[in-house]
Amino acid sequence: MSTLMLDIPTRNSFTGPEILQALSEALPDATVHGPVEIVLDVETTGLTPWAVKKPLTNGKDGDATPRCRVLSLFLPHNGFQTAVDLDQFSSEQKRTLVGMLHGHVWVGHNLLFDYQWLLNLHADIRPARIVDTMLMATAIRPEAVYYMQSVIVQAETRQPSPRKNYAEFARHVKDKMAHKTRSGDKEGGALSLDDLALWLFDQKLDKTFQKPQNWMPDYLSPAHYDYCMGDVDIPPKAARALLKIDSDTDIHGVLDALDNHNGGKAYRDMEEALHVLVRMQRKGLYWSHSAAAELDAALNMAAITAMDALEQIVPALGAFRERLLNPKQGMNDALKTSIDQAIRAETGQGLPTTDKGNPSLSAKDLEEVFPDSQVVTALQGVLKPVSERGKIPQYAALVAEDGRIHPMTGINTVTGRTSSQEPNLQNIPRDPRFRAIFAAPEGHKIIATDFSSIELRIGAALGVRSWRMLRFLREDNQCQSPQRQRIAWIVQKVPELLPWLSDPSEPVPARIAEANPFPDSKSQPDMDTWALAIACQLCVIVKKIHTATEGDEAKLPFRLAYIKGLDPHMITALAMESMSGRFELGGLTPIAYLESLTRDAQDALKKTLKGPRQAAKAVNFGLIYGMSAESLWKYGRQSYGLKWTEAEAEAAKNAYFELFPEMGLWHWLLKNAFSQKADILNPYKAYEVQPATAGGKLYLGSTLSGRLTISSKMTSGANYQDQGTGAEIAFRALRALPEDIQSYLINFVHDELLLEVPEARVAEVQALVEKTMITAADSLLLRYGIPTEVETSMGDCWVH
DNA sequence: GAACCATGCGCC
DNA sequence: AAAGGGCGCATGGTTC
Repeated sequence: MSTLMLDIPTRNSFTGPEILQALSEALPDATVHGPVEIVLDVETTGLTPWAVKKPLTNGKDGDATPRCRVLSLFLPHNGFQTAVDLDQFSSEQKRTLVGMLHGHVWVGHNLLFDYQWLLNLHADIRPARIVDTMLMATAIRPEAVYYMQSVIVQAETRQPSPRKNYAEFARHVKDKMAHKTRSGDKEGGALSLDDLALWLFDQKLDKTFQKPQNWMPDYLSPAHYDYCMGDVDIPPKAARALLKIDSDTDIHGVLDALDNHNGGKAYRDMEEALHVLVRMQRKGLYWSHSAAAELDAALNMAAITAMDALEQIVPALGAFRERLLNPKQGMNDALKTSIDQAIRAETGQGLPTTDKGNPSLSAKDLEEVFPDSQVVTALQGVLKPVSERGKIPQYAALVAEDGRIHPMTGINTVTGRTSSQEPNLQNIPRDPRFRAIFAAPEGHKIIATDFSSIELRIGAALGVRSWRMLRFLREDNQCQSPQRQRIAWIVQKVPELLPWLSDPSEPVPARIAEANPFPDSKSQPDMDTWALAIACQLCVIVKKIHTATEGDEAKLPFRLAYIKGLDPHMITALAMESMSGRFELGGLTPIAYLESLTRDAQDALKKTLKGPRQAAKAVNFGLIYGMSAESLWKYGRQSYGLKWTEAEAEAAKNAYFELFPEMGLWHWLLKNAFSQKADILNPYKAYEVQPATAGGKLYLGSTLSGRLTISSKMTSGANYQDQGTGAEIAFRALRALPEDIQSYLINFVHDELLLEVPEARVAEVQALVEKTMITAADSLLLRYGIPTEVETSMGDCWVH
């Protein structure tokens, strides 16, 4: 950059308050003339307006005060565009500027980010609609990342890609699939604008001034300006491309296409939820310094006591006393070596290893391998309180001047769920002393209402839906549905399958019944054997369902359990216990048995079968997404403290699918009817291509609102449908709350709403929140006969 | 010093 | 060969 450019005014420069007049002419008042399309983007000095992160001392000068430095605007309807340096504006001028955006249609990528900053300059604005290309990619084009993978496979196995930016493109996609995280921005999750530009337009975005420090200096150069204006046309172009509509479609056409898309309902829920989430962030969550200090002292005391005990057992670790007690310090190699030696001396056995072959010191691994080790127990006694204690200052550092914490909660995951940043308030330890730090100010209470085991209920609904889908496949006489075409080869090789499916009360045809449902793939079975095996799996499942329901959908067991208001964990526990011969059901099914008991007797049984019920929880939560028996065994040990054998875990898995055969049907359909061959990256080795010819496969599905889901792993494929539906239900609840109740929201944890409510309104608000949440869930689950329950806890602090 | 990787752990 | 999912964020260690 030459100094000449500094002296000569150019068109490539930021505008100041003088732009207000021209802008008011270019941008009609929405309330008078109706909304127009505004493409917007902000450049800021931090993640949120409440950012208190220390600026990096990299020699760059400038003011690190968290602020919105630049607002870039582009009006496609008349071509007006500019980038505004907000440092030249007074607060009042900023307010005027931002106020002009009110009531229009905002277009951009990840607009929640921009929205929070604009709201900070003018708290009363609200766009008429939000066309967010990040949400659109999630809601209507989930196949995008797999389409990108097919480009890579094509280029690496058949012919080089003609794409100019192929190398950049391939690296992006591979990193994303490897879930690599770079400090700062994440590679996983929803698609970035970079991803979209590379995919849709083979265009590499300029990242020169991406970082917050670039927006701190007094002087912003023409290069800064070019950076701002360079990509301003990408979101509007991408919005049309994602919808596969003409690039010159006007904004009304865009909204129409979006609303009529099969992911349109989910998109609307997300869009409306953004308004609520961004205002929730503004309100923030109150932080009690006294409760924090109390917990800090208690944990410190516990840590010191535990350290004394540890030193008694392993004197050598005394050398690390300071490090072990310091939350700011983790384990270094020297400490790891000493711990290894101590455990080796005690047990004669070395440490377990991590995936990469390094010695593992994770609590779970150590408890798994050395269940009786005193050294391990004493060590964890120190590590746990110290690590918990270390979290306190991390949150405290983010308390803003108003005494509250303002994390950004955005919808930016592949499943359509939210995530929370700076700080993440969705992973606060459940220790009541920790939750107590998040308190209600004088005269208020905190209401926490959550859906009871909503993922399981959605699973039950997905089971019912699968049963209906099977009927549809069976009766698709023209054989035209894509699902039917995908299993046509089975139907052709096993012609007796379809006739039997239409009357499962008959015995399964002998050839199918006698087939091996799980042939050893090492023996390289031929296609006929595979077809017979898969048909056999289906017949076994359908037979179980028919036995349980006698053709009556309302008797599908998972659904029946919820209709009767029974505890699904107890049912699974009873099934497991009875299958192992430890419990006698007197010839009844677990559901019928439990139902035959009075409520009191059910509660008593819950106490008697406390252990099995714990195990059943692991089974219920683990198996809906296709966990293997071996993993279930480990999961049960590690997460529920189960002392069971691998064989028992396998038996539990069998009992589960015996009990809820519709869940097996869901998985069968996903594997066989809703999967298709595809050129992808190996989901277990992201840097390796896996063409369709080498087993590459995609698993398709949809959430209960009709939003398409896709994954290259069957397990994720199941999860996306369930977790994605959960997110949609929660968003519906958020958007349906009356505005005054929305303004009480202080946190959102996937299936839990937290509200800070004036004491006088507590009962009224609780009833309303509960009713709204149930209505939201009913809107997606009642079609499948699944009722919903919510639970509220309330107190002077976050109680849950 | 920044970026990257590996590891570990909190929550739903 | 491996096979519940989804997140954010800390420290330690290495490399550029």
